[in-house]
Amino acid sequence: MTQKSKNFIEEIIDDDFKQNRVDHVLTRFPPEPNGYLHIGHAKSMCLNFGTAKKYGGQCNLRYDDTNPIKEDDEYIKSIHKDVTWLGFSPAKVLYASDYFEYMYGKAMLLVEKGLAFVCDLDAEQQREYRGTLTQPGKESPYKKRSIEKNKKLFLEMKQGKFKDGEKVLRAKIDMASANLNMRDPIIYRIMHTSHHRTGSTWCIYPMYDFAHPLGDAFEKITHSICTLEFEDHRPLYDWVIENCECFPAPHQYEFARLNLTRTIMSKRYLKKLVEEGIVSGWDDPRMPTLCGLRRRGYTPESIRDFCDRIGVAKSNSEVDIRLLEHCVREHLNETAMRRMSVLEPLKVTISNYKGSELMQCENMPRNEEAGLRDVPFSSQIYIEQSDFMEDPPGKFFRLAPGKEVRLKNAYIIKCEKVIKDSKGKVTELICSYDPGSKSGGPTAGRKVKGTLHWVDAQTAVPCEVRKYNYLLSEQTDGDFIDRLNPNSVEILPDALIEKQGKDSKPGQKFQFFRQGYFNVDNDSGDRLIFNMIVGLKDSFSKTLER
RNA sequence: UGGGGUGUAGCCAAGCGGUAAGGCACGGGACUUUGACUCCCGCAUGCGUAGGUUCAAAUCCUGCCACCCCAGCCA
Repeated sequence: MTQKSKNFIEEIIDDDFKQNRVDHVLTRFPPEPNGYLHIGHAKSMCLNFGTAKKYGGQCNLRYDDTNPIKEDDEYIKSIHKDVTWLGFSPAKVLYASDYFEYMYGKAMLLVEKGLAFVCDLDAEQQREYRGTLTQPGKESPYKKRSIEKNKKLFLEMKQGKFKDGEKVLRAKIDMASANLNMRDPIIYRIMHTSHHRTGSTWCIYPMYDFAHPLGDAFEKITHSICTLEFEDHRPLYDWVIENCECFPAPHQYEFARLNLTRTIMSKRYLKKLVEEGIVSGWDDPRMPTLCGLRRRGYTPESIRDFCDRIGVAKSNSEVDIRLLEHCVREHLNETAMRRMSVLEPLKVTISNYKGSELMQCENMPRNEEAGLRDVPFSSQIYIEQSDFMEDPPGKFFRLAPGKEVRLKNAYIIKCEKVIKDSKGKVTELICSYDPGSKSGGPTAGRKVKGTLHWVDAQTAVPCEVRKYNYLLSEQTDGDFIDRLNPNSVEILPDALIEKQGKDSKPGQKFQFFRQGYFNVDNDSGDRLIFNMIVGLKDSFSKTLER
């Protein structure tokens, strides 16, 4: 079989080994703890953890907590849980805030080398002095301050002698650079804000562009992989590494972030959905967050497989969400136990059947080791309302007056009579069965056009099914709240599952015939709650449309 | 009209001078105690575009076009 081709990051690493630039691989996954991880982060994790593992190296989990006003412990807990759930083990769990002292020292080194200065310009002035995309910026009048003066002022910044915004520390690079990031970027700002880990120890905090390369250097990261929008920052990354005298130098590589069709991926919007109560929380099953997908029934394996299949490149792209859905279906099809359930019950009485018996059903087709289970059967059963039509179109393979159909793992039945209520709604079917048509029986070989799933009325267990057709959708250009698909949640409180389902444990996966794959969410007494993952393709409805 | 990136099928994506991998989606067929699953078959004379170099170009060169990112004391 042809081996999966290498992505461009792997080719870079191969080359690094070949040229003796590295003798091992150490990467890092650096989320800012200001929100929950989503499927886009999964791609980053698969890349960072996955690449390191391929080369026998390791990957650190580093919380990029350099801006205390946006960050919170709640997020750190959730991130740790999600990373673990996805199946990754960080070599170390670290915090950018652990390096504040180190970073301060490096900043002071820049000051002493005459490569950084304290600037008194306020935010608005900074913007004016920065210039525009087409025009160079102007030098700050404070750029000429002496090294001694800068050392004193930077120390005083640290000591809390100034108010927020009063002063910043800037790198001396080039105000005329075509790359705006190089126009004497701010590397430290004053924030009299309590940090979730360092408390009030610091009132100055490093900017991302300064903190990130130093964090990488401190951890001796070999390959620092980030998303495309940081390409313009790479020259600054390298400038910091060189001028702060960090060896060996880490290097930054960029890849395209994940976009999914019909899916909101912006952390800002996801946060708004949660805060405004439009969804029940970060783990609402409609959310593209990892905890949302988890609740929805996705398996870690399927998400990792998805990330593997979409590849890693530098072109902006939008992956069809159906590929993600394909990945869960494929994994669940291999691992899920088979059960029968009826979402919208229609009672069927088999008039000539007496007593009851146990039907032998496979737990997992194509997996002999999974064995068999016994399913109760009697004269009273339920089938799906949609599996009966009084006046069916030509290609309807299911039950209709006078027609025969096979009950999965049981007998062939024939619809003899239809009972309706006063409004004309079908409430019950009276059927007859063929006693020899059970598996092994004399007429078992008879071919009938349809096979239906069913549950025994006496023993069936009620369950609640939550059906999620779509993630938060992004198909209109109106206000983002309108992008919620109104049909995305369906509660079906009448649903019934065959008795054996009662032994289900949270996290256990099932495939229910024709209805889709389910994951047991929690088990509250007799009432089981399932999350439906992805509906099976129902070509029946397509047939009717033609 | 500055700089940095990217253009291969409906959607991803390999390809690195020798004649367009693979997956998803889609279409057709076989099988089936579900129409699912599984299994077959089909799906770019074409690689943003126009030229050039070459026996040979998606791959090299030149021009043009389109889209994305950058003017936070966010990351």
